[in-house]
Amino acid sequence: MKDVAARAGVGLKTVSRVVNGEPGVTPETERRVQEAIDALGFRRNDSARVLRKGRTASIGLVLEDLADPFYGPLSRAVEEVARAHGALLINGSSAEDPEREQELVLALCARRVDGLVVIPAGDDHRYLEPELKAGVATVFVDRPAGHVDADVVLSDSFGGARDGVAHLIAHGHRRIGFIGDMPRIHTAAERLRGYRAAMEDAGIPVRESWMSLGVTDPERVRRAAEEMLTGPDPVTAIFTGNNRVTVTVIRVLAEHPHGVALVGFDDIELAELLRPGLTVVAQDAAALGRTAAERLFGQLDGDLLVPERIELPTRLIARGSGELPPAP
Amino acid sequence: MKDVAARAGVGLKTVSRVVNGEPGVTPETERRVQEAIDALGFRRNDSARVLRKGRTASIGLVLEDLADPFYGPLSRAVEEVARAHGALLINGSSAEDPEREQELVLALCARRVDGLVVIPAGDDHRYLEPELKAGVATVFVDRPAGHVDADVVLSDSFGGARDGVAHLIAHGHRRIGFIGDMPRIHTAAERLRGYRAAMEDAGIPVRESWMSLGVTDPERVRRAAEEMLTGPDPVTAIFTGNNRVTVTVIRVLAEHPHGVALVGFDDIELAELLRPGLTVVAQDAAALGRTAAERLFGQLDGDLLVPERIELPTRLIARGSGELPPAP
DNA sequence: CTGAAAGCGCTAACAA
DNA sequence: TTGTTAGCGCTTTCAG
Repeated sequence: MKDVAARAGVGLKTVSRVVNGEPGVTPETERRVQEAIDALGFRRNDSARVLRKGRTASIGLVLEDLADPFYGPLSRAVEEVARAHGALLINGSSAEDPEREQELVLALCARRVDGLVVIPAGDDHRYLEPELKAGVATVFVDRPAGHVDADVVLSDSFGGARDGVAHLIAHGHRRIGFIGDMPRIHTAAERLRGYRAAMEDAGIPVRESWMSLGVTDPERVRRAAEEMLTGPDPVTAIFTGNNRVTVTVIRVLAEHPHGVALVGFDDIELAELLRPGLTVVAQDAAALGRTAAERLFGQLDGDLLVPERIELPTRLIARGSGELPPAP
Repeated sequence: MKDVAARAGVGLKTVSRVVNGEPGVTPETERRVQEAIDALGFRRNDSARVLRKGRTASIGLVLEDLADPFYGPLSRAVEEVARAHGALLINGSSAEDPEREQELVLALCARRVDGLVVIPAGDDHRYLEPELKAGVATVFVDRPAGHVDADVVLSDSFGGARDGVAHLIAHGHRRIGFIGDMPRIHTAAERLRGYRAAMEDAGIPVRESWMSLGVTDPERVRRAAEEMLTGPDPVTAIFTGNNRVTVTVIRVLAEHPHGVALVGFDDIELAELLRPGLTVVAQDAAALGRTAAERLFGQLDGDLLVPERIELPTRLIARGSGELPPAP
């Protein structure tokens, strides 16, 4: 910038004015400055600008895994809102590791992002307190924060799971299995609670062997499904707790001789073309991201100062697999 | 930091040393400084650090759409490599709009990212020349850059498409349709070229009505597929140019009475459970991202100074839809 | 309308 | 081992 000023034969501030489109510069002067800018290939250094102005016009998004088809659309939705507010998006995957989550969040804070959208991996976010006090806008999505008072945007995991399981019960099932993610994950616990509630509402006692929570890698899920299908009191239907689990269970059921009913949490592309079509409890990942990001910028604009908990509804989509009658 | 120094009763530089884990500080002093840091909830301002050091330890990734299942894994792979090098990832979606791509890239440069991974939307990247000269490491992925000399990492679109179409020909098809993305997109053009090459190798003259290039929104693709299937000289097989097109064509074929063969570029989750299973030419999105990111950090480390063009192989996976015989 | 000077928070270079 | 000084590139303030 100094070089530009020298070359154009003007003061530093004048260049700054031109670069930022501020008023108060003669067209003639502006032309000279612009010429120097082009000649020198100058581009403003935003780091310096940030240092001076305080705001970085960037927000951070910490999620579990960018490669998961659930988070892609969520991330894109956050990005679109950020873009509308002139901000860039920095994102990182926690890989469901609380330490890595904290590391990422703090790295983002060190860069002075204006705000943070976090899908928590851990369940204690007191490490964020200094940042919150320092004014970093923060919204938690998909799962609530632990031990801090902040905005949260969730899907109705409990209600969704309850409806899904009730749907299976309505189609005659009584021996229904539940396979979900690790119990420390809020959504997994809530969905299990929904399962229990639906069973209880129908007066069906639940067997321990019908429930399986744990990591969602294919081997574990496959084993869990097979045990439910072949053990004593074999299930005639399965409710799966998220898209990763659902995909694996679909594969297991494809190899299984009897028509086992299935309802999955989260929608899956091409679900309608499977045989049978996959019945799901769908949540709107994009809406989750959009809502969270809008709250975030609300905070930044000075409105929305009281932390709120927003719960988005889920939608049951019947496509066949959830309407299969119990096998004899 | 000044405050911390004051509170700990030490000089500024000593605090800097503690914060950065530099040697040359008495344990006792370090303890006092650490105490002050905790008490004040201090955290280093990386913007200032960047301003001083020149490097931001962040890289930018510009892609088409983070919500596309092809780009999620690619993005995650770039992130992992960045993480291994202690860098954060800023990413943005160009929505296949060259202007938006440029806008994003320049915004990233203004923030002085150390490097850039770009999946080009436009075909002229001369706007990047000043940045390249200024030392911003850059790697293009999935499509080559226009009019600038830089690293490129690609899949073998031409060879993959040629193999896929040859596969259909080997199964007896002669009237084969091609539906792809806009012709200005390099991968789309290359895949069309592969299609033509396979047809020519087999001595099959190609009809104009068998080829359709354009936006990949479902309506356009659906119309294109239906025209090929019902027009004069109806096709008995279709080759689709990317995952978005494939998904729509699968839906169209599901409604179609005759068994039309299909081979798609890009793999799709659960493709093996469709009826028939989907035959694809798979490319490895994660490998694409990983390779690109590794080249990027190679540039930053001072090796790998000569721009190179790396082409990754594709793999044909036969699952049924591509082995269907021509309908009578 | 324009410019000089101060300073954002940090680190490099040097001095004590 | 520790502290002082200068300055990264920009914006703010205030004077011309």
